[in-house]
Order: sequence, then C-alpha cells, then structure tokens
Amino acid sequence: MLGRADTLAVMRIATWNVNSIRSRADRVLAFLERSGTDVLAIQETKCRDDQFPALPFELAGYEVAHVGLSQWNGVALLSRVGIEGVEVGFPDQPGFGDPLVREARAIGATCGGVRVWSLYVPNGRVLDDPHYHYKLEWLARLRDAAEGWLEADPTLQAALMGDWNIAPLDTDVWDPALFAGRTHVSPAEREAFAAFARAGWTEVTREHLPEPGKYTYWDYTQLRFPRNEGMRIDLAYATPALAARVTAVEIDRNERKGKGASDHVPVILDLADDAA
DNA sequence: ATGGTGGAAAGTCCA
Repeated sequence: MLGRADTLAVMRIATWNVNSIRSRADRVLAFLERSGTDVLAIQETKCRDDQFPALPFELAGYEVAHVGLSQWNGVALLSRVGIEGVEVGFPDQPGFGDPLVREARAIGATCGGVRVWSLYVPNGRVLDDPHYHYKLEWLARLRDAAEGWLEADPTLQAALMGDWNIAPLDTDVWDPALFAGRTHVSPAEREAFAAFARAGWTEVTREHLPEPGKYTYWDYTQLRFPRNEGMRIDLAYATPALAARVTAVEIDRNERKGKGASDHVPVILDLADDAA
C-alpha cells in the first residue's frame, strides 16, 4: 500500500506514463492525494498545451509545466514544491521526420531543489526501423547532456525519470524468449541505457527494488495484467547527491486495476531530508 | 467469430 514512507521521507517524487491526461485526470488527482506525491513527472499526455487540464491540479496545489505538440507524446511536471527554470527538451535533443520535429518527449524543471526531468524515450517499433535508430540517437544525446550536467556540478541533485522503453534485464520482461529479436531488450538499447551509469548516474529503482517480476507496464491485451505478464520500463536515474537521499522506491501496482487504468503505473521515490 | 485494448486530428496511427 502507499503511504509507507517513514518519518525521514520529506519529499516524494514520482513518474507515470498516463496514456492521455485528459482521460486520466481523475486517476492522477486521486493518486497524488493518496500517495502524497510532491512532484510528478508525466508522460504521454497526448494533448497540446492548450488542451491540458491544468485547473484541477492547480486547485489541488500543484503548479504545471507541460509540452505537447499534437495528440502524440507530451510530457509534463506537476509540483507543489515550486517549479523553476522550466526547460523544454534537452540540449541537442534529436528531431524526427521530414521536416525534422523535436518531439514533446522531455521537460525539466527544478522542484524543491531537485532538477527533475520527465522523459518519454522513443519506442523504436522494430529493430532497424528509422524509429529505432532515432531512439538510440536520442538516448546518446541525452547521455551527453546528463554527463555535462553532472560534470558542471558534481553536487547536483537531479533525476532522469520516465518511460525509457527499455527493459535493462531479462527479468524485466515476463518471457525473454518471446522478446528475442525485438526492441526494448536489444543489446544496443541496453548499452545505451547502461551508458548513463558510466557517466556517474545511478538507476535508483533497481537499487531499492532488485527483485524480478516488479513490472511497471502491462499491455492492455491478452490478459497481461491478471497474468502479471508485464515489463519494467519506467525507471529513474539519479545523480550521486540525489541517489544518496533515496530511502525507498515503490511501484503502485494497484493503479493498474479497475476500469480506466493506464497501461503503466506510477513509480515513486521517497527522499530523505537534504543533508547538504 | 480474424478479434483479442485503448487512446488519439475520425480514420487510421500509435503503443
């Protein structure tokens, strides 16, 4: 159940691919209320900025930053601990298509002293598809940016959280044999993911939830959720200074239940007091 | 039974 945070937890930051904010606003509000989440990184809002239902969140005490260009993609940050220095896209974020469009897949802001990025990594579709090469390039440029941020300030508290569309381990999919030759598990994608760790970042959900079968996504079809045939693709890299503050990580599996659920569930980080 | 889910420029794309 939620709300297990011990008394040391002074801030909760979470990530959630909501698969349309307009069809899920009530569920998001209910989640914020029961979990006590202070900062929520949202992916797949599936709307333009002028369509984002900001009012109910503002009435609940959250400030909103969103970027959405069309009915696809769309990322947002909700924060009740301030939202400063909003940045749409990361430096050298690749575009896609002709003409090149810098899709709405990354938004960052400083919330309660933590630089939080809401990320929606390109899906890739199938190996060798143009979307697959775009995905790898997108991850490489993000890694470069992340390395630069940490080099510029080794004490930086920052999180790269979202839907990475990568299952880093074989245990992050219910049937590795079924995924052979597909995206999300290819060596190139896993290498692109591992590169962030070599740049000094720590994937904190793994650190605190190392057990297999801790999925964050289940396809809507084929009774995937009741059978717990899921994938672990919603992850959070943290800088050393932030990773040191993470006391617990929780996957809100219950959020996948019932009518009107997203196919992803929230992943929550509990942060201890800032010792610095 | 040629679907099986669900969301989005509404017809078809996306995951």
